[in-house]
Amino acid sequence: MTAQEHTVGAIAELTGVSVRTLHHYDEIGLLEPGERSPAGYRLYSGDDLRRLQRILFYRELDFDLDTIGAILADLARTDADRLREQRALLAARAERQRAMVAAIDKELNARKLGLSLTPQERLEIFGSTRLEDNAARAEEQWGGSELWRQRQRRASAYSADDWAEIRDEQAGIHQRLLDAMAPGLSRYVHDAIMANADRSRS
Amino acid sequence: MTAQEHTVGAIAELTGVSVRTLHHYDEIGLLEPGERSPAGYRLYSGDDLRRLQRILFYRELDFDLDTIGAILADLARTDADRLREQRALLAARAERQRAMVAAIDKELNARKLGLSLTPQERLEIFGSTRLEDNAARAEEQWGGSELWRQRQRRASAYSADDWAEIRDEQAGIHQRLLDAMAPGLSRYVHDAIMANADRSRS
DNA sequence: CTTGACCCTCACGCCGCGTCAGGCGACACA
DNA sequence: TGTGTCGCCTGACGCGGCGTGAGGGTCAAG
Repeated sequence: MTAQEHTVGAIAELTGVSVRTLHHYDEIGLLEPGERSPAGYRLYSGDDLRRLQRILFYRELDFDLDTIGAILADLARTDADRLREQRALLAARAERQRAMVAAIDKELNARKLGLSLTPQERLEIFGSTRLEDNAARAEEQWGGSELWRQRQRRASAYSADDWAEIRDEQAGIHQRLLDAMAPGLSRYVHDAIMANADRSRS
Repeated sequence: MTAQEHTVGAIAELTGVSVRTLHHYDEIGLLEPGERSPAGYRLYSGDDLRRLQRILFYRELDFDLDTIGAILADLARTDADRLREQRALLAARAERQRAMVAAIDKELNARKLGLSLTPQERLEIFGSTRLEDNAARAEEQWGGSELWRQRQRRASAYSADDWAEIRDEQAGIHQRLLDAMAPGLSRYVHDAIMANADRSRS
């Protein structure tokens, strides 16, 4: 007996994706059904289904479909390799979400104390990375500039002190941000930021 | 003295969003600058900036822009309500992912008992939790950044070919992954990993 | 032989911007 | 006073990952 074949609808129901999505994956060659019925119906094999599940896994991790295709096409990579990589990715995502939950908790807690977090603090919790990322963004835009080369020289010799310096620099950015929003406001926010920097440093 | 006004570029630099994004938010009425200069320049006030930060806060939590607009306009529902909702959502996701991690660990363990793993792989498994913890921490710092999302979600910046390149070099997969996510940071991550390894060894 | 559920292939629409293109405004320096 | 070099403006098109019809075949049950 041959392997079981399933129609789009069946696959859709099994996996929770839409029929349109399966059509789409077929169109872009990401998941082509092993067979077609005489009438042109897509018929997915068990292997196809397994492939779909791997696709969905990576999709959940926010990879774009092209990249997913590349990942799945990599024959060199063993199953164990893939599993370990998946584990790392998952763990990282879970950790990040845990951190966001924690941040929300912190905010809720603060509100309970009547000390509702300011937007500035929210930025610190959720967005400090974004600020640091300015540097990365800057690299793309100003990759050739003097300033950047200067930074890069520092970066190539990273020591703990260098990182502290960068962090302080970042705190400076925070300060400018605060000043922009309301000159002279909320010194305690600044303190909080510095305290956080200290904690990260240790 | 009047409240300070900032041009698009200033706001962009302060918050890390692109000028185009600010234009877009203006177009759709999500964030309209309080004023325009005689020449038509957008001038953002401190209030505008604060509104933008709230927008970014919710965007970080994956609300679509329409919804964010509604949230900001909704005076009745408190922020705390929404935060609690979002908290539940995030917690659920994180839980699901922890479960997946556990499942993968289980499978890896099974394989370890089998014969398929090389000595090096076994070493990786034993030492992996620490290492991946670091990767997770790194992603916690950088994962929320614009760049990350650009790389992960919006495809063209990081193509399938790039990925092929990465995967072709089998050593240091995690580091390369991180490098891909945030160029120039790998060194820091590497240092952190090595430092951690040293500590574990002693 | 009909009915209704399912399948097919176009093909346009949507979101959240990125990315030119073409042109004006502001300011520094000659 | 001209001349750069910025940064700002307004269109307008493009893209990824599909949703959502329209218009029409297919297949099993009644």
